[in-house]
Amino acid sequence: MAGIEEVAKLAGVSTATVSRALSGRGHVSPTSKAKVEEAAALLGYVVSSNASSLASGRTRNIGVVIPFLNRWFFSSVLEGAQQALLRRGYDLTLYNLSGDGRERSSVFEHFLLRQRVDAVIAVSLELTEHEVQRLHDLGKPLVGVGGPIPGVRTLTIDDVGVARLATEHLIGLGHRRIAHIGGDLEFDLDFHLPTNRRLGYEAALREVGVEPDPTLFAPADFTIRGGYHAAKQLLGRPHDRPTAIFAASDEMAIGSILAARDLGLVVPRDVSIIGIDDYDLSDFFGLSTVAQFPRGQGEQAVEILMEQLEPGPDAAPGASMTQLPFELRVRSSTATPSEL
Amino acid sequence: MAGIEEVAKLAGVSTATVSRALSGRGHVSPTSKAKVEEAAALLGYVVSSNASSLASGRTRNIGVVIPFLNRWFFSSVLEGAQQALLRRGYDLTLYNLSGDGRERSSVFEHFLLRQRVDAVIAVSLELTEHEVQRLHDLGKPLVGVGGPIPGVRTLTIDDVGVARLATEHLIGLGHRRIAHIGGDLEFDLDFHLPTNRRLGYEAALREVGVEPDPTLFAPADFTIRGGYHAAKQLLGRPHDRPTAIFAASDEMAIGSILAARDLGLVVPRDVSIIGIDDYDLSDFFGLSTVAQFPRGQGEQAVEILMEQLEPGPDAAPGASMTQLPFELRVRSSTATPSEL
DNA sequence: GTGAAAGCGCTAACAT
DNA sequence: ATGTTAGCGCTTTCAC
Repeated sequence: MAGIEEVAKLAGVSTATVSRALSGRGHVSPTSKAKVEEAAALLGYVVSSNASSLASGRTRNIGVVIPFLNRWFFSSVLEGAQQALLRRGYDLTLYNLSGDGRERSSVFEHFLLRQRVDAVIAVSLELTEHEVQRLHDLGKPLVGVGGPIPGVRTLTIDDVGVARLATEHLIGLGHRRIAHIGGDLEFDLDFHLPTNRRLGYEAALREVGVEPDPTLFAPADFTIRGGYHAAKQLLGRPHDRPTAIFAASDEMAIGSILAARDLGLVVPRDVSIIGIDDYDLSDFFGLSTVAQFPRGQGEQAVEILMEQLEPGPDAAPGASMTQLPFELRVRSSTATPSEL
Repeated sequence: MAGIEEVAKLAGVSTATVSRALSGRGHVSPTSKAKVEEAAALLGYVVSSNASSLASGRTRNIGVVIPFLNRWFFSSVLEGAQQALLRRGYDLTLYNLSGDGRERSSVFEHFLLRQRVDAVIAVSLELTEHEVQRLHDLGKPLVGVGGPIPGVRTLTIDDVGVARLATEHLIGLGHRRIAHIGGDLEFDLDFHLPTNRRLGYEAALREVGVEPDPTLFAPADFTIRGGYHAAKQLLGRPHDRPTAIFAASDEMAIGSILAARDLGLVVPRDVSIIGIDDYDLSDFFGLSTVAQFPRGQGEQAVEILMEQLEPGPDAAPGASMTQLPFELRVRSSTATPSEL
């Protein structure tokens, strides 16, 4: 490995100039800059991130703490963040907390404190005050995606609004007996999304004078399998079968489509189904849904951090809670109820 | 942030002893060790990874280069590697190459060279000789998962054997007209798995005197959607419909199940279907499959690297190509053909 | 077993 | 715009 000194010698300048030319900080004449770049390329020189970090206090590395890797939302956020970081020359260090609680505490008590990251992105994680404090004390910016973290800038869709939109779509088609498959309590612990989506659903119903029927609510775990079982219960009842199901995620909605098929029901003739996400398979199943854009959320989280780490001239302050885009996508799983 | 000096002062020893006590390298009396640990805990001291890396040349960080994040196999490998690393106090820096080719070259020409990682795990990536050479020159150990990299220790299942086993299961049930959904050419570029699985399928057929029928092969892209379309072609033919399908992945097999249903065929009465992987939804769909264990592959990759980075007393050399476990799991998607 | 001190390879004052 | 130089916070000889 060539060092900065060799580059300096070859370029005929001092190490300071090499550092400045390569990092873009401080003024360097175009001539020396060109010479330095040529010398660096010739020698295959790459700054040692450790030496640079130690001297400058900046690591050009962002930590991402995330509870799952194998779920669409999470891997999409991660992908978006990774791509945005790579573009800016940043590394991404991953902390996946899918194991037990010990992992979580060791990450916060140990890993994040060893000065390896400049900032942290927490995905769908409700951090404790203590955890937030630790990072704050270190002066590490923190941004959340998908979960409200008190006192921290967080990116999240308007779950109430999204759910309301989905439900209103069904109502607009003429449905009134609309069931809801939401999250079970366990899921509500770490991010209140299930509760919020249920609230949006209920609000939309009340707006048209329908009192939400608690027997039309079924909890599940956000998977296809969970949605399948929940929908079987909802659709299997001999009387008063709902004419539509609003599932809080596309995976549960797809489970519902499969359950309907197994019960001999035709979607959307016998039952309309809508979800939230627009994930991989939604289009394949013709599922109507409200799309959200987790890749973009990951990218945006990076942009927010970059503004704080490397403030540009156009430093906009930014609210502490940003609303993200979502979009109704009507496909073939929703239609007017056939009784009408 | 407390520094090593403060810990030394509080413990009444020198910084050298603190370093030795905390890192476990070199001999320290139990007494001083205890004192150091107590002082460190009291001050909330955590070694600065940059200073430590710069001085020692070790980063305690592993780079993982991976082409996808949103697919079962890849996220599982990543999860396994992450967990194994966390346990050992290592960080994991992620390089996801899902974007275009520019990302790939910048990762290899830049990111991996800045001394941020001690070693690299390459998942399902066929590295060029040049890329391997770069890492080798830096003295960075490299291990592959899921793709054969010339000259590099690689973990991979015996794709030929797995495919043979799946096919033999169908043959054992009495099937002879067995179709195969494999990878298309594009997929074969980066890892020869599709070709190998096809070879295993053909070998199993020939063993019982059946010449593989090229019209019973359909290429797809390893997704549910792709498997669905491929299976429709295979099962839609009016004459000589295959009595069984062997898909090179569970996702394609599940697509086949859905296609069969849409054609009015009952699985396994009218057609048996088997896949490879045993992924998330396979059990839900009652899919017979040959399970592989990507989490374990990620963990094992870490173990191999650890042996090289921190050789223990029981340093086993290890072959340059390790065979991994796989296992037939018979569920309800395979049965004897009904003609018999 | 322990301490003193010389770096690890850069960056950022400060000086010019 | 560029050079000089003192650290960044730790690890590791080397000497005791």
